[in-house]
Amino acid sequence: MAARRMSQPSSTRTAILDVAERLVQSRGFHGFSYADVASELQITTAALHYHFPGKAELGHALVDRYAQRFGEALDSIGAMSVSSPKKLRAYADLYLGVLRDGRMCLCGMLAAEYQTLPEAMRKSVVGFLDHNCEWLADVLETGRSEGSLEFAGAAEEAAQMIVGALEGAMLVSRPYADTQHFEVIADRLLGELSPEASPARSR
Amino acid sequence: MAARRMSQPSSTRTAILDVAERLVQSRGFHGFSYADVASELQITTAALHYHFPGKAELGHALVDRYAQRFGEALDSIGAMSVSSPKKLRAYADLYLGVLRDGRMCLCGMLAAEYQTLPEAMRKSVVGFLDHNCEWLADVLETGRSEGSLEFAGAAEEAAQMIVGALEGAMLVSRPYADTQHFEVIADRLLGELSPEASPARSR
DNA sequence: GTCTATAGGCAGATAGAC
DNA sequence: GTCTATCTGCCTATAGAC
Repeated sequence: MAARRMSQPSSTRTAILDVAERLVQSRGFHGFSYADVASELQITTAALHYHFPGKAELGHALVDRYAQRFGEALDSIGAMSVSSPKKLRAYADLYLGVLRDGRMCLCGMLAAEYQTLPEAMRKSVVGFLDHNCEWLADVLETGRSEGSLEFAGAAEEAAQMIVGALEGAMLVSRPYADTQHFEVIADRLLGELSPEASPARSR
Repeated sequence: MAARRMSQPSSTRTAILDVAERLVQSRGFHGFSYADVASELQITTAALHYHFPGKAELGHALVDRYAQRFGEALDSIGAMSVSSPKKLRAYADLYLGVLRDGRMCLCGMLAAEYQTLPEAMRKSVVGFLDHNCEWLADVLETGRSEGSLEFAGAAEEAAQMIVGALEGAMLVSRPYADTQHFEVIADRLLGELSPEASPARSR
């Protein structure tokens, strides 16, 4: 938190990112406008253009900040001295927290809109997915070698499945406005990886 | 096919639906315009409005046709005299076919845009998901009672996971423009349900 | 940094001729 | 059924004052 003095990210800039982030996560990148953000912050769209020259730049800043935050959360979970299954659970809970806010994962949403995204944003979305898979593969591999996790084949492939399944679980849960839908899927998914716990709902 | 004489769906109407469907599946409901469809068919947007009063009506017709087609495909798979695991594989191959076309599942795409969708479309999207889950739950339950499938808990929950995981697999695969990504996930997912086949890639 | 004012474009939609 | 012409509104973006 001491790193806050240099390159002060002006509170307006941060406020813009916060509002825009929520709007993208709930309505999509093409589902919100500068006017939406501006009116919510009670400023004009011209002020927005001062902070972000165009929507593409705003979008890029959005993904990068999100990916960085998510990365920090992963580091934090990785540093915890708990079992690998518990780390997976903490990972799924990151998604759950987003969903409870009525949001989709930012990068999951952008993955849906991928074909219409500015090039810079595309790269960052892929980077986010890759990073998640790498982190998961590492946890999975460690868990397997310790005997706390059980799965067949390459850890990278299992990691891909988890990312896909959790993103998909969020996707199909939102129409039901009901986190239970997501929780059921996450529990099943994680339960299948843990040899000990058959009563998956043990948390 | 004999039912084609009554309520003739004019070839233009069908052509509009075909183009619009592809555009929604690749760009999203808010990622295409009447002008896009019109120019591709070399007609004017006014002609489109003759067939579909507004974008909401076009969208609704789109989902309903898609859901009906998908439903027919499910009926067709259900009527096949093959094992339950093979039916699941055929189900996953429906998704794969869509993905090979560079598309997202129409209703998966619309699930992402759910919050900005006209009410009528929302209902149909949920109906699509529900129908898929019911069909899958039936196949799963049958397979389990026959001993060809193995899974814990309620079939309805396992079905939810499969739908979510497959939709999510499509979602995260598209940025990689690579169906392998999807296939790996689908193979793992289905492999875990089949007690006999550990070499999941056996098709 | 934020404003007013405005440009320029594209969106969905309608009227009325053919 | 399809067209031309047109409307209104919203969108991203810019110029220039404060």
